[in-house]
Amino acid sequence: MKTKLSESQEDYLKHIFLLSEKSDENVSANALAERLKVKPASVTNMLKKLSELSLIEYVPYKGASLTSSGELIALEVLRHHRLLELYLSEMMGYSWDEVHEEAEKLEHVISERFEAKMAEQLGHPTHDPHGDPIPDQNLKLPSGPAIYPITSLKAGVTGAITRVLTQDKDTLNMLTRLSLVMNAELEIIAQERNGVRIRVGDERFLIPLELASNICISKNEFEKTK
Amino acid sequence: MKTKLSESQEDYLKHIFLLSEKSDENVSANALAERLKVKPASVTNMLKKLSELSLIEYVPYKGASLTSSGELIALEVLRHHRLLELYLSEMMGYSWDEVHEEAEKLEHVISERFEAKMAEQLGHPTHDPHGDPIPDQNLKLPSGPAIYPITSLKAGVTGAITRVLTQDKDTLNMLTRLSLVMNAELEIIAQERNGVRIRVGDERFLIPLELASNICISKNEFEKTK
DNA sequence: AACTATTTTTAGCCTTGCCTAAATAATTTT
DNA sequence: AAAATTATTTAGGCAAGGCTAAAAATAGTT
Ligand SMILES: [Mn+2]
Ligand SMILES: [Mn+2]
Ligand SMILES: [Mn+2]
Ligand SMILES: [Mn+2]
Repeated sequence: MKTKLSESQEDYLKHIFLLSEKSDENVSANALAERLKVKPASVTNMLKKLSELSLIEYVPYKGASLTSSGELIALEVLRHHRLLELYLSEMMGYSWDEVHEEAEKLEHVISERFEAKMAEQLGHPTHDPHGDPIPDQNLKLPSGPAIYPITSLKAGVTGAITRVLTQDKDTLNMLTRLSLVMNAELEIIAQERNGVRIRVGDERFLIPLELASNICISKNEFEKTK
Repeated sequence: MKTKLSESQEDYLKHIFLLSEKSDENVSANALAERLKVKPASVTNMLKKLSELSLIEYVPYKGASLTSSGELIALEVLRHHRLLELYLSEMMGYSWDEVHEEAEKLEHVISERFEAKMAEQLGHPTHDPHGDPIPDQNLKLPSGPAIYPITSLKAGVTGAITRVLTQDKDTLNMLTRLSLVMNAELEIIAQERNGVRIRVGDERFLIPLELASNICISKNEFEKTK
């Protein structure tokens, strides 16, 4: 790994990693194009270059996957991103719907010194403001307690929100208004065709399916032992 | 001022500003090329573009100067840079020889929100770790007490270091080793052909001319009233 | 005033990362 | 299995921001 990568290259690797995490299969040019807001032809171009650099394995028409050195770079960028999000949130008074945008640009620009200083000041945290895991200094992802999207849980289950799988500003803002914030306690009232009915404090909501699938909780103790 | 400028464009404007500050004349292509570590031909190219955008006034063979809108952008970048330097120094434990490099990249990337948060946390400071003035929210440069390069002062004058006109890492590190840091008290012992002889605490140094011309002090009270 | 040396500009090229349009491969439907 | 649809790649271009080499303007010297 000789020369520093461009911002674009880093973003390609990061998003290949994130897409691989979800689907487990090779990442398609189309999926990447959509994520990166770029045309598929541009993706093909870049995949060839990254493949040339041995950062991905790329078989034309079959999609791409990270090599181990590509994965390290993706994890490094991810560590920057998530540390930045938490730093902005904890040390600079940003709310969780504001951090992503700023971190998206800063992640490519900060030094290793800056990364280390943030980690130190934050007490080497394991999760960002959305509950996303932060790779440690050795780029190992932390293994936390099991978490479940609320779409997958039975009525009666209670737990605290520990991860939200969206970075969309307006969605996050909406969740805040509904008190659906990190660590908020909620109860599954019922799974229905149009969504998940839940209780948060005294309030009840019917969360549309697509949104609900992005909200994850860790189940409460007495539930777990059952 | 429609669309956001590129990092390069911002750096050109910033350095045109800084060079204008020193010499008062139009900034030459050569001087800019040297500053920006770029060939003069590249500078000519960019000057034409910036001129097209009405950010500079450019007469071929005569150099360039900022228009008022160009100057505003330069001051904005400068504010970012100097706030960042101070933030890194005060809040993140960087030393004054480390801040410049990091700020150089971050200055183009942070949001106005980030700028405002830094200013707030730092108590709306007026000077960065090298004593360089920080433009305020309205991009006005603060007017401080008079400062003098130690090359311009008579023997016997004492004062505190209030500005250092270099960003060179190794030079700054050297100054630190000599206790020639911000606010350090020093006395001019003599102006000599090879430099300025000074006293700092119990120590005496002969500071080479070129270095000495970058060290500025504000004279002590009893000197001023004399 | 004529040379000489230095600056600056012009012209042409390169790389990066994106685009569109057209061609080709893969997948799905009938 | 053929046809139709969708996904992907190829080919050709474009804008930014560098570069080199050559031409032209300016400044300095005799
Ligand atoms: Mn990014
Ligand atoms: Mn996040
Ligand atoms: Mn810069
Ligand atoms: Mn400074």
